[in-house]
Amino acid sequence: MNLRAPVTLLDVAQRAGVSVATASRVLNGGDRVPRPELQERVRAAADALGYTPNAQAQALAKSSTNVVGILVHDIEDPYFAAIANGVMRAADERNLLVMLASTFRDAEREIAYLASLRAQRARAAVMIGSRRTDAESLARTASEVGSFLNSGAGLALVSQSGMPAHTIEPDNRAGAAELARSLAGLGWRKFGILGGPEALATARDRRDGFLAGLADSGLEPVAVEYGDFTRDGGYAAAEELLDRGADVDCLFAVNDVMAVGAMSALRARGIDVPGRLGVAGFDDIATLRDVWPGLTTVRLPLEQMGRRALELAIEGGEPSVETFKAEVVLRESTARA
Amino acid sequence: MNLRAPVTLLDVAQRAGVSVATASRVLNGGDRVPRPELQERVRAAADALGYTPNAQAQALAKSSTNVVGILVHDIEDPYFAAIANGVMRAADERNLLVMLASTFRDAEREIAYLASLRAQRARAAVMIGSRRTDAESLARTASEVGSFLNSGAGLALVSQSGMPAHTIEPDNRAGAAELARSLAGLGWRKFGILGGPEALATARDRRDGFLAGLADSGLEPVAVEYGDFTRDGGYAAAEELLDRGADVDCLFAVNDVMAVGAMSALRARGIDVPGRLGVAGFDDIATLRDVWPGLTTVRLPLEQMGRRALELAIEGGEPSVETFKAEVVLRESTARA
DNA sequence: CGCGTTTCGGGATGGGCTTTCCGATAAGGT
DNA sequence: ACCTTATCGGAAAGCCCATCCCGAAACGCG
Repeated sequence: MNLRAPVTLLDVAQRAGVSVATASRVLNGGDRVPRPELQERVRAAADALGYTPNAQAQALAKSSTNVVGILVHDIEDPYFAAIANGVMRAADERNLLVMLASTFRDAEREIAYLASLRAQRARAAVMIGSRRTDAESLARTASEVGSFLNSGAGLALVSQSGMPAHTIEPDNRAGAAELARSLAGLGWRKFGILGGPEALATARDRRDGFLAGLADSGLEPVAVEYGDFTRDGGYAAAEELLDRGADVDCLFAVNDVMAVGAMSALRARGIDVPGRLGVAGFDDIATLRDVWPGLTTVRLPLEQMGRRALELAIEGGEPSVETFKAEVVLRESTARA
Repeated sequence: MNLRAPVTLLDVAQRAGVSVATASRVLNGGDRVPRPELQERVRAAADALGYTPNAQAQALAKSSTNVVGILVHDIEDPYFAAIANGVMRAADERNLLVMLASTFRDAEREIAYLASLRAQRARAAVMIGSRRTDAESLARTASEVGSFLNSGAGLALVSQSGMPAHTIEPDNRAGAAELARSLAGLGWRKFGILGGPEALATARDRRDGFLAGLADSGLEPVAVEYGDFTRDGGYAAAEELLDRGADVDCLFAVNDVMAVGAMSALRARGIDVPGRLGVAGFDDIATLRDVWPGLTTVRLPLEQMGRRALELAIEGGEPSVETFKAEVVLRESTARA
């Protein structure tokens, strides 16, 4: 109502005829609660004046905030969006404010952002996304992670290990292995694998798990092709593999978006799925539930993982590792005639 | 390195043998720059100690922050993710930190969150998503918006009007009208419309635009069915419409996710698209690029819109309205045999 | 060589709030 | 009725930093 008048606690206190101490006690409901009558007066004054506490000042005074950070590679990627959503829901329940940043897969940005969070005295942070195994940036990240934890803030990582912080790990190997066995059980035999960047642990684990699952069934892949961890990466890898004339009957892409890209590549060439080629992915992204044929995949409880990550990050304590089970979901894209 | 030692600017100053004033001047590069030698010393001291400025204190001291807020209905919805992404990129370029919240379509949450941003003394905020026309919550939101602006922060709205703030408005009516004419041009005649909640301006505008476009072609819709603005809403509305036995040959859903839901409903009933029924959506969500048949839709420059929203929000100034043109994209889902 | 002027470092203040510590008052005990 | 305890409000000391302002030193010029 009043133009640009920063109402302070002092204003409220004066209007209510009490000291700032009392006003503060009333409004933040802290340790000691003043007499009801005073509470009344203070509260009345507060909203008569339209008082809004200055969160910065509060944070400074009690040297702690209610801000938590989330780092994702790319918020447009539904995989990250799903996990971030879980984190945000959990944060909302705890009345925490969320700072979110897309690192655009840039390690420098990631580090810089973590530093910003430290500067903000964030209470905790959740880092989502597969760690690249580039030794140098790994070391620098580890260092910043160290500083972050040292500052007293909590930290949890999703899908990345090797850092001295809480870790949420989807069971990529087991899930992929299970998928391989399921597909073999359906009768598929000649597998092509569309792998992600070798530097991404997640991509590697899923590939390795799949290989292990195939081995369990006495099989080995006909071809392996690598591409970006994205839709376009999947598209390109599938084309590449086809161009090489690989004799495959089923494709496994290490994540859903790649799988969907691959399906588009196949469609562009008039290759029927699953008639001539089966396709499977990993993650069970909700947004892709409606692609046709329905994508066989491995379901991860993404939102759950996000929730849990926040919990762990806030709790603090000794670094722990929690593994989330993955579950094979068979759909039309690998149905046998 | 040192455990839990909050190193302050004073520490740095002392170690460097200068005053805090000097240290501050060196480290934030402000107006006056101290002599090179001192700069050297200060900087050395700073990173020897692993100094991180306390953003809260800085904010308090200069009473301004580098935090901006984003409010979306649901970050998992790729529509919001795309716009938010644009905002975040623009923020990143300006070295601004982003606080993001999903309101889960709850007006109360939205208001509360806006208040939090105010408490944080956020420099600006971007609200994304269609305003509901419920008079009461509208009024309360307007009030909070007023307070927010009054606090000196900038604000921009995407896809919502009626607030005294900068507004980014996709040209829903024109786009939908154009789509209707295009579809009519292709030979479709008996249209069914899958509308969103009547309270959502965006949904209404698109429906009305489509109606207008049809009228231009001397047509009117055979049936109109309403559902949630979500995938499931589209699915349900399509089923409903079909159950009513409406004699349609083409479905227009007021957004892509609804359209995709509708396509799934059709598929479940063995209705061929576009053989027996054409389907069109709105937004041109990137993640849905790979659904098959490719979805005819109206493209919105979502990332652009997000970017621009942030710019406007930061610039401040008199409320303005910017309209972004929408562009019809014809794909296989409405191809005529 | 003296004066005015500019440059530059430091002391001190303030920004808004929380919290410790004190003193005062009311309640309780004998 | 007096002393002990608990109760409760207020004054003030921070929290960490930016910045205003002052004084001193360096510089320029006549």
